[in-house]
Amino acid sequence: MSSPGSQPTTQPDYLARLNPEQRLAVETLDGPLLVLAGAGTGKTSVLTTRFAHLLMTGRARPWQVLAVTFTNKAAREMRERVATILGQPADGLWLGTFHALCARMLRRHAEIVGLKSNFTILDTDDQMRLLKQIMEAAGGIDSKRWPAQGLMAVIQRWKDRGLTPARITPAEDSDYANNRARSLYEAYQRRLIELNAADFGDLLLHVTEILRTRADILAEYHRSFRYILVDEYQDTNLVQYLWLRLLAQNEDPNQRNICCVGDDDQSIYSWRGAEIENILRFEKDFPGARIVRLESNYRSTKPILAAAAGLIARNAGRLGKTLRPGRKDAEGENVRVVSLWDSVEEARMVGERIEQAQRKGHPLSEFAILVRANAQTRSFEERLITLGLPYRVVGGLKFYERAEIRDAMAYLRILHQPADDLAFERIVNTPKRGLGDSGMRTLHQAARAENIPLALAAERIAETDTLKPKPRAALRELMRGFVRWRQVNEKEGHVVAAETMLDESGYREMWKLDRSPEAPGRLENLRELERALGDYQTLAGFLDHVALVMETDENAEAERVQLMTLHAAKGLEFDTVFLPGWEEGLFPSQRSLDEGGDKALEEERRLAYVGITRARRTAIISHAANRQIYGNWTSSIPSRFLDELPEDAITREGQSTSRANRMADTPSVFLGSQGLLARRPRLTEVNPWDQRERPARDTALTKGERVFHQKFGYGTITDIDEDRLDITFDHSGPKRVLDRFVSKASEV
DNA sequence: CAGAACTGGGTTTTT
DNA sequence: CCCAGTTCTG
Repeated sequence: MSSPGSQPTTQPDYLARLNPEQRLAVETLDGPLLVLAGAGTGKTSVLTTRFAHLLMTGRARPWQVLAVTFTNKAAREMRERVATILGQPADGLWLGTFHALCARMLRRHAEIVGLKSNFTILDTDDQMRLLKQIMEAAGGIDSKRWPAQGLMAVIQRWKDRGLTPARITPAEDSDYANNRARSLYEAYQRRLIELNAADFGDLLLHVTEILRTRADILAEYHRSFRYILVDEYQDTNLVQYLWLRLLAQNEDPNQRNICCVGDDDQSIYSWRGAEIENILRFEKDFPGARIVRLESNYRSTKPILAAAAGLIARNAGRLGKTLRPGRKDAEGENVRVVSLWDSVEEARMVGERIEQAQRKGHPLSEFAILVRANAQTRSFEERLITLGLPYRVVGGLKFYERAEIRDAMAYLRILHQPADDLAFERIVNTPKRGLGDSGMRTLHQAARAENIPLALAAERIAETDTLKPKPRAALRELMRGFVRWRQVNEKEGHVVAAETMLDESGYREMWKLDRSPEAPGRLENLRELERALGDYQTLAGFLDHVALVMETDENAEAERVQLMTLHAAKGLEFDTVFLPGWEEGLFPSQRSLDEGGDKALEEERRLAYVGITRARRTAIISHAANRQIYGNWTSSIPSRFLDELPEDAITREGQSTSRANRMADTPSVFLGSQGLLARRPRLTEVNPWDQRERPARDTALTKGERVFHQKFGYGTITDIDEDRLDITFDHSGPKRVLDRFVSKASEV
């Protein structure tokens, strides 16, 4: 960057780093623009450079740009990179996820929809509990036949489409519970307002409704936002689209500067309400729109790009885009397609290749195993454990989803917003205070009779003799506690208040007294929460962070094999990518096909495309002839996607060598590539190998014996059930493991 | 009010 | 087969 005061005579170097198509995407500033950015074509770079360019050229002041992403990660990256280009912190920007930006807007205008500015953002747990209450109160609904989960899905779909209860005509009612979905939705929304709460969908729904009905407020935002940037446009749902369009339809036609970046070939979230039509329709929605295609791929080798291109070409209704190899060293090995006997072999093959490559010096973090469904990760985990290769499963239970964290959060929420009934219900009897069903019923009745929050009703009841002495005393103690903790919050801040509250409420004590092996970890998590609390100026800021950001990056950069779903892999890249389980029924997923037909098949194909294009140098696709599903061995046929890969970009391999060695004189399952292509289920008859033998141990293990496990370390056997061992590990607590993964401690 | 036995359901999940 | 959520029992 040039020194202050001097005018750069040549182009700034942030532009010089771009190729011509990228520059076009950055420098086309006026009017609607769609940037079709294929995988690995420098999308993020274009987006952030464009942002910086708007500021550097004086087209917009920082607060006049609205930049929207789907993930917090993307938002953070953009913020950091903009700051780097500008050479100063990128503060005060309207840059964030749809949800975060909407939350910010809604806090400004909350009263219009009947909320207060300090409304609570509910997590999915709370939503479900609330909805169950509503359904129970409504009565006459068989919860077996009509689970709350189903209604939640209906409501979410409506919210995804920007439909408030008032906008749903009786004819549009879902057939859920005999056309009662609409009225239940209405009751649910009413209750949310009473609770001064909003669920995720509400953040967009409420704001969109405000923008639709309040021309004055919309005009304010029009004056404010001169440029709009949208990332991952192919993943927007209808309400997000409406929100964007409202904000982009400036009365001044020369101020309709919306730039959407996306890739129709990577649209994989239709089941969450994303509408690929939004991106396909862009030119119609925004007249005069220009389209720029980014087609130079700097990530992958030629064969990988060819395989991906051949596959995705089978989809109809694409905007059309061809990835060109952009790197100078784009030559590379063909994509491997490996056929294996069963899922155990498949895991072994993957493990062996990783081990070999690691010995040649490749870091483990450059290997990813991308699966269709989470359940598939297990066999790979087991294999990696036996090999002693460290791995990371992306997308497990998140920090803020753990019970103790949710409990602590509930305490904090009440501290901040006493009317939060859901939080109150969660902790009123945690730790146990002797308030069971009957006590809660009394509380609810009192609250309903006077139309006041539970916490307030509790305060009053605790001073009367309605309840039995024990629960009454406990409740009084708790309610007086909250009064006290609020004072601490005022005087000494939220960090001290939280600490005091967790101690005095007996919550921390509850886990200290808990003898289960998880308890110490939970206490540790509570301490971690307190630490995180200190990173925020206010309690409100912290609560918003948890509700909207919900992430922890524990050892993300560690030296480990990465295991995750194809969905979770979007936006990432690795040197070597394993794509196991390419079998009919699994991938493409049968369930998906049953529900969505041809459209769903195309989405599965896009998922495959996303998977392949994650690889920089090596992609290894595999399928197994036999797989354990819910405990039984089932035979599978190769995925149709395998037949769709262009032959000259792939190399097929038969069974793994390990099996061939062991079964040297048994006939091959697949008759070369011919057998593969014939796609016949030929494995239904009984076969002699089905009795899979267990590797025998020299001496049997006994109860009470000390053992060693590759991942969990040393421990003591507490119970034995066939090949299952219950072991209490010294460091990781009790676990159930397979006997073949442990050895006697004396043998190590 | 809390553990034990039972039942059913089991893709993907950026916020 | 493995879990979570529900119902049953002391």
